[in-house]
Amino acid sequence: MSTTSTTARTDYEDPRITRSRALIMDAAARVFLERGYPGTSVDDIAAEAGVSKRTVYNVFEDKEQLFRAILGQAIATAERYSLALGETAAEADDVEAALTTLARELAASVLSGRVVPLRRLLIGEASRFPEFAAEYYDRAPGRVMAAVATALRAFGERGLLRVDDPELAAEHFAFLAIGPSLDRALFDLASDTDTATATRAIERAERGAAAFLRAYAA
Amino acid sequence: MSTTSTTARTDYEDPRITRSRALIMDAAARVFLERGYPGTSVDDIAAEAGVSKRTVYNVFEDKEQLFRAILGQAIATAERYSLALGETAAEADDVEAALTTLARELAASVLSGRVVPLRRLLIGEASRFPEFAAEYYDRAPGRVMAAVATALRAFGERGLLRVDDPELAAEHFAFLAIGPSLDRALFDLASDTDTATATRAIERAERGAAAFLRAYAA
DNA sequence: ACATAAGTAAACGGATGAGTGCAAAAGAAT
DNA sequence: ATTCTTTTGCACTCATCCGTTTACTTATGT
Repeated sequence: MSTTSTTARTDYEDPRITRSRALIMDAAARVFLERGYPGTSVDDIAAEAGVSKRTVYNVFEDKEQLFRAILGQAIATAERYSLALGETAAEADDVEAALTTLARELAASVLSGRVVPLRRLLIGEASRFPEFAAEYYDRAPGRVMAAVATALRAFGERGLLRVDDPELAAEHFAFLAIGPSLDRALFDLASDTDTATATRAIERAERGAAAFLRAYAA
Repeated sequence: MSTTSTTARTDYEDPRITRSRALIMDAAARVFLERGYPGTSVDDIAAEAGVSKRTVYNVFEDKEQLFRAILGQAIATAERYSLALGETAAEADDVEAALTTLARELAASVLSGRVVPLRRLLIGEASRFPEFAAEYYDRAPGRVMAAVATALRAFGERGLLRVDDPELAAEHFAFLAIGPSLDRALFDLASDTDTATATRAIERAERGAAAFLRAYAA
């Protein structure tokens, strides 16, 4: 399994393998996210990566392991983005400004990038790979929700909002801000690259934040 | 294309074909909704329907036409359910009771039945059949949203709520009521048959309606 | 009862896809 | 320069799947 050499250098890898893996994962992410697991052939991936099919099987066990690697990577990336969100919000004094900004950031980060295609893929493949769907939900939206709940609890304790149940309040905030935009985006492929959709989403996020502030005003 | 007989009876169909079509569509709906379009073989459908594969091709042009028929039927059903929702709400005098009931009904109808599996299928196959995803969105959630908006506008005009933008308010209401539950359900197959999930969803719907009432109180 | 239409089972053709084997070419490390 | 590893291209096996054909049986309507 590990590299066999004259001296045991466990952390070494031939740069060609490293390069191949990067090319393949990049291509596989694109193709899988667009066409799903059964809709994508290994030949497709190899062609997209500009690599021979044999090389794909040289780097990855089989198609399923490659798919799992892609999902794991995508989920890890989504988790990193999620953890960065909402960490700084809690210390502000101006609740309205803080939550409006947070709502805008939420909308921008969720409605751009690969979040929506990833959600489409996980949802569509949920029956084949239920573990990944569950893991994603815990580690990406779950983390966002937890961070928002923490911020809202802090505002509540400082008397700036009336928050009985921070977890529920966080859900209300998040879905007021991006629920409609996200739901529509899941069904509308064209929106992925449409910038007008993104600006409309940000506007809706602001108005959602305003509604939240009315509902949770101290 | 039409039935050729001694006399031109255009509306006649052999009862065996009617029966076969019903069996096949029933089976195809089950299998497609669970395994998706490329994940389902015509042999699977024939076996599930208890019918020979040849009969499938006797009733339907090919796999894609069968799939389109299933989606069309499912969307039409969803549309009927959607139209029935929120029609009676607007005339009530007790806004709080009316909206709480509406939220409960929304949660119950969306989180039970085949709505969630249908959404999963349409989202997962959106790249292959974008027209159906768009059509569904207009004709099912879109109709619900329009009905809710109408009801909210009526409440607003009677001074029972403060509603500037009925469409936006309807989105806020709907996503406060069922956004979190629906989003989670898309990723969690087990929830489809879990009754505890449904009761929790109804509770969340009630609390979402309460938040909406705070945000939109007159 | 009899002709017509539909259903069944099984096999088939053609295509595609997953995964392997192999010989030759190209790159990396010493 | 040489040795080891990876990549490549291609052919190949095996399975699956779509859609059709064939030969036969069963149901329907008059």
